[in-house]
Amino acid sequence: MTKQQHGAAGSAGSEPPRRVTLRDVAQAAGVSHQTVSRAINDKGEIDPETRRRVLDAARELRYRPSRFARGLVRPDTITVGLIVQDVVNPFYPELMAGVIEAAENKGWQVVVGSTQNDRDNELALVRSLGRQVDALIGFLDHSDAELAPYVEGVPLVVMDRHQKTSHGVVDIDIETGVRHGIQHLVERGHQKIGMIDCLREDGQSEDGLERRDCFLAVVEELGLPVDQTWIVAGTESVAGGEAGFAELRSKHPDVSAVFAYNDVVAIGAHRAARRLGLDVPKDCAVLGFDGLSIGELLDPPLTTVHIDKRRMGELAIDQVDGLLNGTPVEHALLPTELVVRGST
Amino acid sequence: MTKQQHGAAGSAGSEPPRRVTLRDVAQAAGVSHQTVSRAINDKGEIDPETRRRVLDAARELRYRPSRFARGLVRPDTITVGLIVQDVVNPFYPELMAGVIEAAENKGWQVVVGSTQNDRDNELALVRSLGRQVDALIGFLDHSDAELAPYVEGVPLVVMDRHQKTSHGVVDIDIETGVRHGIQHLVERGHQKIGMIDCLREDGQSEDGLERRDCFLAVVEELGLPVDQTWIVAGTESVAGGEAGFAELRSKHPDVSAVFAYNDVVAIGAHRAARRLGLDVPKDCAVLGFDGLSIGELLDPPLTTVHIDKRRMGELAIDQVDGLLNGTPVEHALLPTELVVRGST
DNA sequence: TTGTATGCGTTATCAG
DNA sequence: CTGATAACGCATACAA
Repeated sequence: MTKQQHGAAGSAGSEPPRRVTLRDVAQAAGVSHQTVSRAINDKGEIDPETRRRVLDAARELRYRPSRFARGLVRPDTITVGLIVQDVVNPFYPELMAGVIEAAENKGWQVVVGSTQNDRDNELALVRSLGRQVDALIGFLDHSDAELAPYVEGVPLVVMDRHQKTSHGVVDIDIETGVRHGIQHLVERGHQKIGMIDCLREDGQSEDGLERRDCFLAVVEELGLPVDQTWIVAGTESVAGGEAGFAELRSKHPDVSAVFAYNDVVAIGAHRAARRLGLDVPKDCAVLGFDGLSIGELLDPPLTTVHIDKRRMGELAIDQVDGLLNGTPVEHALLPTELVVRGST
Repeated sequence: MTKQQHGAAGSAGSEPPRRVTLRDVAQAAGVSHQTVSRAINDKGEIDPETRRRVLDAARELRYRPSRFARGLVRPDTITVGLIVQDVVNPFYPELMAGVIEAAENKGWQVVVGSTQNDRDNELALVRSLGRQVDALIGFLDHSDAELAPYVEGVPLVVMDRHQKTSHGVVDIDIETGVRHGIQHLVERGHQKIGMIDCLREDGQSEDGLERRDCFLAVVEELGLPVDQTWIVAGTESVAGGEAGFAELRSKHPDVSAVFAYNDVVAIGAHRAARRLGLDVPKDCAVLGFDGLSIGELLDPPLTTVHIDKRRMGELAIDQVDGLLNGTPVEHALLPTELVVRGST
């Protein structure tokens, strides 16, 4: 048994293939490790000839600088974690684009995690991701209190969170959005408006700022007949929207407009309506929320309360920036805008 | 001017707020930094009382372990970079989901970068991201040779790359997909088939494996009248598809079916057709490529050559795994499947 | 149970 | 132009 494979590519040894370091390159090139550092980092003070020799040796040995060692000495690269519920939910890509772009502009990096709508997964992610980044941005389903043990001091920005929180916040002005949406329906002559809501696993809607609560508040505010205002709830998906619409319509055939929890659900409602042979919007209007661009693909295209998701991502990065610099940042509140297309 | 703010939160000092380290916590708790390490990492050998005291001090000082120092000592957390052209392009989210999920299953992390379809940006990203990760997965527009100076030895997996390459590869079996698609059109009685292609900034389609080349090859193979086979090209977008369809249709009003570069473009063609008052598929059939789920939203829904993008992401992680472990991995080839919906 | 010493791979400082 | 030497913050034997 040989004492040491002497660094060769010998795959026989049970030794974990130790990392190639500056010193290895130095030895190979017959210089000090410091000189190698100079060559690698393109510092001026070095003989071109030496430089070339070192670089050759480095390539030969397949040397790669350790990001850890580098980060330790020069902690400049900032990494922020982004936790979403489901990358495939069309709400998120645009938001991610905003986050990523804003981050890249600052020279930051973004690592993305997905909870898959699994609450336990969410907690695990907050902890594990949080340990590997300088700050966290998250669409989180847990309360501050529940989150606390997992946060471990990471600067955190919670998205779309209406409850009081000690973290950074980018909130959405849902209330105004809903008001404009419902007002619009009323102006179109609708009085009997139903809502297709989405179930939360733990329905702890403490404050009145969720879509559903806003809806009820606005309905009352506008003096609509509350006894003719119905709410059903399903999963947050196209299928959920379809089921919700069917349920609503079967219980209350005279409903003339539905407000959906969001565009994905609205798309389901839209399809269900068409499938039942209804004319949208004449027989039943459909109003969405989020302003997804895929809403335009429907026929008729979906009227919706639009959110600038890209902007939302930028604001999140702003919040992170504030948290990281100790600059006190106010919670951001994102406005909404009614986009009337064809479905109402 | 005070000499030193003595570490307090005083924001007046010009000193860069030095990081809180283990030793700071140790001092505050009156123990050695080693004991702090034990407490933080939940090692057994420690007095519960001491532990609590240390943890309190840590929280008090807002101590956060340095991921760099940790990574240096125990390099276990693997991070892979994922470079896409544009997060908002609906092709990518599903793929990202695959990559992220597969990565999370291994306890790996994924940092996402977006080139915004900018070739320079791509090169910059390959370099900067590459330096911060253990491996790179990328939808890249540059050739191996162009990439070489920027790769700097990072294990790289190129996606949807048909040319020979020294890197890991996840390729798509476009040829078979196109054949099945066109065959299907022929079976439906179409003879005059146009294609809406997409421009590449540098049109160096060296081999015959791009969609366009496959299309031409298949057309010839099936003995279709080549002089009645037309190709137009536009941008890779819905608008590009609309423009492409209009151009194609105006030049050759008798085209009875169009094959689009991908679903996004197909959606544009679909809309343009409807807008021109054409019946899809009777007056003109539309065939897409990619199998995006939003194709189902169209009316009639889009027939398309489907790619399992999630699977594609998993395969990419497999390739990375191989590269990282030195296991020689074969290039992966992803099959395609014709999904006939309503538009043909 | 706790403290001391050492090394991880790099960059920065300061001699030579 | 180049080479020692000292951090950076943490974890891990080893000694107490």
